[in-house]
Amino acid sequence: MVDTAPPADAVGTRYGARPTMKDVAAHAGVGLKTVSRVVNGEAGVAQDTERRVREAIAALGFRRNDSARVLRKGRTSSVGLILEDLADPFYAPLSRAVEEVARAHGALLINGSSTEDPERERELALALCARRVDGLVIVPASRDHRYLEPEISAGVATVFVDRPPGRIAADLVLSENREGARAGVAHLVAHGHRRIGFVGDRPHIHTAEERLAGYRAAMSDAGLPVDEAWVAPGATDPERVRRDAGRMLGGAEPVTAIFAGNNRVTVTLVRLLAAAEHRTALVGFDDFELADLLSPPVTVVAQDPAAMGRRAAELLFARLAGAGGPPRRLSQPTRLVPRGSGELPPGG
Amino acid sequence: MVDTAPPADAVGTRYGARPTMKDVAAHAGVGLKTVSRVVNGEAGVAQDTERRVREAIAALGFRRNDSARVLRKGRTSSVGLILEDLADPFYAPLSRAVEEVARAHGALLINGSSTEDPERERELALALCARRVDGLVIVPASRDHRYLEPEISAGVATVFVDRPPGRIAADLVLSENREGARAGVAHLVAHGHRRIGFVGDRPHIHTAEERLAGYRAAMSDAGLPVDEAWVAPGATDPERVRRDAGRMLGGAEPVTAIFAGNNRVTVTLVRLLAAAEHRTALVGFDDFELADLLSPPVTVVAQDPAAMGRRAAELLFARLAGAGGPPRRLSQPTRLVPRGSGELPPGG
DNA sequence: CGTGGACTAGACAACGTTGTCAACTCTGGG
DNA sequence: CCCAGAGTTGACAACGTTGTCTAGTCCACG
Repeated sequence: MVDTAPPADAVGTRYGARPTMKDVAAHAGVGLKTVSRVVNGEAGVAQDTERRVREAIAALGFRRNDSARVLRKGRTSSVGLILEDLADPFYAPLSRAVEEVARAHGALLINGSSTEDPERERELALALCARRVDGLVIVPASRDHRYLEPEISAGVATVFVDRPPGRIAADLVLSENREGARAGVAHLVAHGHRRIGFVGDRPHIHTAEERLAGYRAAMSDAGLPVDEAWVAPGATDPERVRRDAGRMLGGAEPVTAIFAGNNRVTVTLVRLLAAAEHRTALVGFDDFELADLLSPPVTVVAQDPAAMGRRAAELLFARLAGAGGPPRRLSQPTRLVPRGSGELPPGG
Repeated sequence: MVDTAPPADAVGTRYGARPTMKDVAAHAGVGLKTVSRVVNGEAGVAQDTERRVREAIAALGFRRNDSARVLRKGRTSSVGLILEDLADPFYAPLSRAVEEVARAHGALLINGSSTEDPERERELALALCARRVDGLVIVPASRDHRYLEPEISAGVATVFVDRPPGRIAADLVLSENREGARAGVAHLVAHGHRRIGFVGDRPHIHTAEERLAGYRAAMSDAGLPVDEAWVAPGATDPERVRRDAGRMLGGAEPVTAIFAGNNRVTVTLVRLLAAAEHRTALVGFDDFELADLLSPPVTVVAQDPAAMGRRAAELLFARLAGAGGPPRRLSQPTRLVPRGSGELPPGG
């Protein structure tokens, strides 16, 4: 069979050798700049010349080397995204939204996961800057972003999402964490609960701190005391959540409802409560797939990660397009989604 | 407040101007090449000289321009990943695994979502090649990858995952789709089902085709006839799944069990069956979070997307390290996870 | 037939880095 | 006092592209 044989022409395409514009020019019998013009669709090339150049390009399998182009032009048409974990169901849509906006602006997206490690965030950010990304979208793991100062003043547009930057001023897109948590806890109060627990993320994380503040605000709004035994601002690993929640649910005056500070905590609590004797009310921060199919369906305070990613990316490209002015701070509302678990009465 | 003022030193760091090695050299009073040596940790620089260079680097906020470096060296230390949708819970861990392997090899990951559009896959792949990524990991949307021939022969290592490439030979990592589906359907047969439906993805997708073949094989193994009314190799959009499954479940001889061809179909069926009168057995291809918390908990044939990503990336870096030989084809086993829905008896 | 303008084309420098190579400064041994 | 050799250092070209500038060709018009 003839057509399964390797292509026999291979005019100058030895393995590993990439044809350059110079090669194309030689093959087509024209000057280097003419090839450049054809490749970039610039005007001023005669039809016949253009045809010859295109044939040479096809024959050699030429593809423009964007590294050289970038070096010459100064812009890479790529942006970087650094977040905690690309595989986290909360961040995946955010990443996807940034990608879509980038694509609409003709840019590629390079992303990296910081795994909540400040040093890794820094390494990634600087590596991306060395690649000369035009801009950065960052979900911070670090508490100090002064390392970005030279980059920002060199013109790298930078937008922070989900958590504020540390020790520098920059554009920012946040969820209304405090208000969301407050509404979620108020919802439990409205359904008759007076002893409400809070299980959240490590307190040095901004969102966790805000949500805890929202919890306290709602309790205070309702004139309810907070027993510190009801508050577990610990880690989110399942073991610890089980232990902390178990403590709240035992004892003489157990909580009748729990507010979960993020989706991982919520899921762990769903498992725990499903196995428990009493029906404890539950409201979780963050929506998650299938929440409506659990029994009882889980009431949540939903964020909109795709909208956050989209707005952050739009802010970024606005800056790249030359938008000036002081750092902007956008706030993305949350939405209470009652599904059942948050409407259980006390003493179920 | 003094410390909110912009940094006043700005030695040569005008906004938008990036210091180069030349600037650092001038600032430190040394030659250009000496700066290069320090930046790259090469030997042969006197301690005192090195100190002066490092001070200049810090003072100017210099960061090496990797575009220029790439142009000179030919390798970018970055790899590309193209998949259908980064936010899909099946692909997110795959992407994450590729990232981890890339990181271990000092490479950055650039990813793009093809959204199942062949033309977009092609655009993305070529854009990545123009950036001169060292290698590509691709979950194909296209059926014809001959467009990659010049790239591959120019030395871009290429590995396909989840689905085979079209019309070219290349390294490949697949799940055992056929065997997995066969085992899942056999599991239903072993629990007494004789009329089993299949709802799967569009048949031009390789995995969908294989899973359907596995379904037919299992039925044939058991000596069971397949009524074509039980087979719905349609789209995966919820409307169509509901319609097709509804048809199988109505009529004179309704199916007593359904095998779902992927996670999106499974979730739609869970919703449908939860609202139905009879309890229909269900086994789904692909695991998903919270499957164990539904009622009944969902029995699945689990793939291991992280392992697939890891193995694909390892194959890629092995090629980049010089591994020769013909294209390799790796197979990743699936695992049947009985949880309840697949063990329901017929006629529930 | 001369001239101006439109159109086409290519020579050349520059982008910021790294590899090559030559040159310089010491040191110590003969 | 000379020289070999080690230890430093920098000049220069090259990577592949694009911006600038000059020059040639052709046609219409006076």
